[in-house]
Amino acid sequence: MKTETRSEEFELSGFFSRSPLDRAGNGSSSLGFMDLLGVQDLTSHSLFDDMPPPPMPVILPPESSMVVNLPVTPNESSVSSSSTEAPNEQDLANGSAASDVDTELDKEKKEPSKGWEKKGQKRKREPRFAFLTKSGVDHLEDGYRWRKYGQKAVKNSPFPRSYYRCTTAMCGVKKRVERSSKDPTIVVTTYEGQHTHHSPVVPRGSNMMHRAPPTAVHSSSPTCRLRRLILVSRSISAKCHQSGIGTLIRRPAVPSEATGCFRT
DNA sequence: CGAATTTGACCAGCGC
DNA sequence: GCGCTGGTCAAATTCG
Repeated sequence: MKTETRSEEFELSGFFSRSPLDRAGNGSSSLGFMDLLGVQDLTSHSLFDDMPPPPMPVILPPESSMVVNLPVTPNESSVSSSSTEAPNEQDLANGSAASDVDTELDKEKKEPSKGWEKKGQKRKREPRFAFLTKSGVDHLEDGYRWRKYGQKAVKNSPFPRSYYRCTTAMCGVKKRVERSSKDPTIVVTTYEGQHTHHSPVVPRGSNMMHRAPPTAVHSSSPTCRLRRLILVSRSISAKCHQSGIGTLIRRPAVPSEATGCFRT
């Protein structure tokens, strides 16, 4: 039930913007994930300005991608400490949500966890963000180095889910990678946590040295960026939820396809 | 040879 | 209490 609820969220949010490159019908160039998410050319864009750690795959010819925040469902909150539960709209309005996030992040800094509290205590879960990418490869190169620590079969899906951890010391960021059972071309990458290092490392054997580091990464502290993104994305999600529609985010590159929502 | 991946076992939470 | 599931661990294996 937990899984079904979550995957349903993905389906509701499942819209894919078309990258300029894709619109041009060229899939051979190494257009990065950041390009797809609009981070590089959207440094002045309010929504993507504060994107969490920069996913920027360069391997594939990704056709499209989008980011959604994972709403904290009742199931989610049941396994999270109360301080990590999603704030309501009222909280967002009076700013208490920000302090909650701040508190949680500060706590994480003081006691970097393995994601689980000691025996007998509830597990602690950090805010998560899911990136939907239409891609031919499962593990999208995002500039960070990841170590795979597990793989599980996914219920109701022929595709396994892979678990990765950032290999940088003291950085407890994790991500899950799985394919949509309904559309195998869609890769769902869920990031959990916040990188404690600013500069993405260069993957071995890659030619990413020529890539300029994402502006957003260096523009403010990770904590600040995460908090702002949470507020923005949650607000959008909540508003769309209120009206019974899924979240839709499109790049503003094409004026006629500006940000909006779609009915599910 | 060190690092990364694979994979089965294990644990905790949840529903019944 | 039991079974199911998600998530993690760690030994074995593979890779560069």
